[in-house]
Amino acid sequence: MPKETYIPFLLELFRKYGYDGATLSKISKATGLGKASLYHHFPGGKDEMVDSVLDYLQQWLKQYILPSLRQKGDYKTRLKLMGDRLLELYQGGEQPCLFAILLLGSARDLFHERVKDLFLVWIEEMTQVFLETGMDKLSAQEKAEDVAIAIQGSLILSQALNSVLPFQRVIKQLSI
Amino acid sequence: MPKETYIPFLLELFRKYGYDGATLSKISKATGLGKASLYHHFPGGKDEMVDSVLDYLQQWLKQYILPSLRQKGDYKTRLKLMGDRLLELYQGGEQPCLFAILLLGSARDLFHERVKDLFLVWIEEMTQVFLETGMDKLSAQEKAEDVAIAIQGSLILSQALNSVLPFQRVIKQLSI
DNA sequence: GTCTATATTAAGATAGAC
DNA sequence: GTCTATCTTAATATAGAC
Repeated sequence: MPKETYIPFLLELFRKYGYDGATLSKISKATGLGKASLYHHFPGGKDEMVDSVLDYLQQWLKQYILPSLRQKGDYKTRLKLMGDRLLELYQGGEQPCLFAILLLGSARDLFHERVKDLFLVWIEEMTQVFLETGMDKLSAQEKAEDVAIAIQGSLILSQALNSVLPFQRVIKQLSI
Repeated sequence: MPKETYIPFLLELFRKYGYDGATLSKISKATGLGKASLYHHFPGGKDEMVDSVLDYLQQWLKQYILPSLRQKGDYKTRLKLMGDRLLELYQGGEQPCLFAILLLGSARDLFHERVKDLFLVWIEEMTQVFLETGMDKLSAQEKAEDVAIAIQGSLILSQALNSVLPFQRVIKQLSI
């Protein structure tokens, strides 16, 4: 099977166990591939697996998240569309954010630059949305950061409380 | 030396590397203790080390964070006092939150219950503050959760962007 | 309370057949 | 593209002397 087949499994495992916790044994069991086969698809080992998952998420961002912010309509409508996409991505708040996992884990240094860039692209796009409402540049950027903060924070709180309510409330309030 | 001596080192290491990444070798080097000595102080190994750090943070919460919310003054004054404490705890936004690290790492199941309780106590205390402004119960609780969300989210964003500005801005806005 | 030395296990990774 | 078998390293953990 082509290696793209295994990306969703890898995403699930890294989300569930983190970089260190997602061992090759777990990955082998989850994908049904032996360790040697995993190295055939990902010669760079786990690092390359994470990189491939980040490729996938980057693609997701460009294909689903950013376009939702470029739709016709006022800014609340567009944020609502983005919220719908984020509800999918995080399965309603059940799943944590892989970016946060990588930022807070032992492999931080390996992936920090990529994660930072993904945040910057996302925030820049939201900044444009707020700029079009007539805000000045700084306010628009802070507003965009506030959205990112609320989403990341609510995902953490949803994990902490074992409840999707914090995340879902934040998503709802995007369009209020 | 009594084992309390080593708690700050452990906190620093778990924050920096996460549960898996903070290996006994690193802990040994950072504390200056041999591995066997670490097991003398913490017979339960790393799990007990984390538990001891959580004891320390729970103590910190009860001794510094919660009392700041019970001071005289309006709610903004009290939130500002809490913000000052959080600036210390997270070193102005340089340091990530150990609770988030544990929630997103491989040892999630081991420590989830304790972390959840700490969040609940903190949020409950903030809810009381907002209740005293005349809010209804639900609004006060959501306001309290929003503060927790903003703090957690801004710590993530500060890590992502390698800038303390998101965290510091959130702390400032507590009293606005 | 700290050490040296060691046991045990599991991790990441590779060789080479099919 | 997948496998079995194996290598190497590093992790957690313990025994027993000082």
